[in-house]
Amino acid sequence: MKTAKIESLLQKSNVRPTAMRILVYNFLLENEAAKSLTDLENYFDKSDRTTLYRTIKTFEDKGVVHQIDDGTGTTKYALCEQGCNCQIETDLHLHFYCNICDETVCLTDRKIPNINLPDGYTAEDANLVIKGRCEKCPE
Amino acid sequence: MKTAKIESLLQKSNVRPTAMRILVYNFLLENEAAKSLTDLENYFDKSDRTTLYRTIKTFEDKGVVHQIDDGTGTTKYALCEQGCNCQIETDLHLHFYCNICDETVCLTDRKIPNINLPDGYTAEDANLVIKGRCEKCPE
DNA sequence: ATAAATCGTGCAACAGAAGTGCATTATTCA
DNA sequence: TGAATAATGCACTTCTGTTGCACGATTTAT
Repeated sequence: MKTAKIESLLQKSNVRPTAMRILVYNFLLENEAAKSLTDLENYFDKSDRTTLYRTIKTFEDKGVVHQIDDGTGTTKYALCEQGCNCQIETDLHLHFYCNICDETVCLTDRKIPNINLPDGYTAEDANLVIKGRCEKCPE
Repeated sequence: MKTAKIESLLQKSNVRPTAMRILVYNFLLENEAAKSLTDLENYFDKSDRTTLYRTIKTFEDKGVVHQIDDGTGTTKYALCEQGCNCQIETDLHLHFYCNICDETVCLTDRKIPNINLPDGYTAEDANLVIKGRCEKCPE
């Protein structure tokens, strides 16, 4: 994607498009799998950890990326779909973690099914992670 | 529950019932909510962190407790039901995290629904956490 | 019953991820 | 241009999880 395009996308989300932010956005865009802060740190080894940390925090606050807790212990991030509203419960898609290649992907078209909770319980949010073998890791 | 009863339960799981282990088991038994290592550490402030860590690891290896990743970033543990086999996919129940009281409970009778994955994906494990308001935290 | 082997416990130290404070640099706006 | 605001980089801290090693307790074999 062209830099100018990313710039305007960031601006639309009220994120000032600095050089670093455009690079990070592009990195997330080019990778199907969700990336952790450490992944970013390793890739952008010239940049500071804190900058990357705050970049991703800003993205998250402004709805550019969403957090993924895939059970590995390290939080990962993936770009939100255009028009996605990750806060809305009905938009909650599930995530798939591959035990073989250690990558996590969004299955944006698979929503978390409705769960019938016991009396007195109210659902506000949900997180579903399926672990197994992904399409890229044949047996 | 009587100490003798806990002793025999531990022995049945091939865990030698030391004083510490019986205390930890009892603590988990008396608390409906799942507990973290830090919770144990705070409660048993005379005991060492490592001992508690290894106690819970032993329990986990022997199928006495199961791990819960509730998305808070800290792993919690809860006693397995009698006869529960947490490894078996069909036995996977869901967990509920209360945003108000910050406690996590097993909803053992609610199983994770079957998910239809895209072609090429194989499920081996799953984790579903619902977040919201629990029965003890009325509005 | 005693010695050898094994297991449990406690201390110290480490690793990785996440987060904060502060100074410096860059950018925007009046 | 200059003041205000935002972004970046460095150092440091905290929290959770984990390992190595030594000592003490318990079990097992003789």
